[in-house]
Amino acid sequence: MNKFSTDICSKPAAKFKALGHPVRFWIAQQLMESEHCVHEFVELTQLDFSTISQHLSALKAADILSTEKRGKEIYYRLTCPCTRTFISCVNEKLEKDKG
Amino acid sequence: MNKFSTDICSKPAAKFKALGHPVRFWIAQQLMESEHCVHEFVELTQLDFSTISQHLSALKAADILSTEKRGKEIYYRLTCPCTRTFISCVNEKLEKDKG
DNA sequence: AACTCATTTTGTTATATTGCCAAACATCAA
DNA sequence: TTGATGTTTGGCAATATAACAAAATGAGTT
Repeated sequence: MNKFSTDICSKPAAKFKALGHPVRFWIAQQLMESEHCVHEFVELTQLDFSTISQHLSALKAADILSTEKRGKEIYYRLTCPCTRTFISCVNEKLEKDKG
Repeated sequence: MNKFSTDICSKPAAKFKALGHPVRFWIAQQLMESEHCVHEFVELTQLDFSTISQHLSALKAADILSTEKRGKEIYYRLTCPCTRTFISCVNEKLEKDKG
């Protein structure tokens, strides 16, 4: 057991925090299958462009997402496969507990 | 792509949110190795007993932790192995990005 | 250069949450 | 009953938050 240190634990915790909001979780989940761009998220959430953009920024700041510009659009994707794995597991468990 | 629904996404997001605090992340991390009980966390964080207890409750409510009572003490452990896997991955990535 | 399109940033507001402690309460064992 | 181990409640101040609107950015096009 290590002594607790805010310095050390803040960064990793921030990654979880980033995914700890319904909209941001949903975004990450959509990106499990394939990359998408901002306006797609806007359509499916009915939220403001700027709101979605901020959620995406939060996820990017936490290094959950990466971006690539192609043509006029910016495509978002998951940075690390382990995110997908964990999301899958969380979903499976919730599904199991339901029934 | 599915339409966003707060109902559906709130529960899984709550799991992430639970781990989105430095102290709670640290607790989960300590439990990767082996189970522990409350007073151990109190010692190493210098936080109040009740504060730690509340953090533990939050993690338990999110089904991140399970408990078992043995003798006078209550032992906490990670509920699901996938949590350990994901934490490991997060830590490794942060370690890599540092250097 | 001017014009669009896609997205980001800024400003703001209101709301909700949060983390923490202290004190009271609960449980169990000896 | 006493002591040890946790939990719950009450309260508060601080912080964070999400969201929108509007302005700004940047890249590609004409």
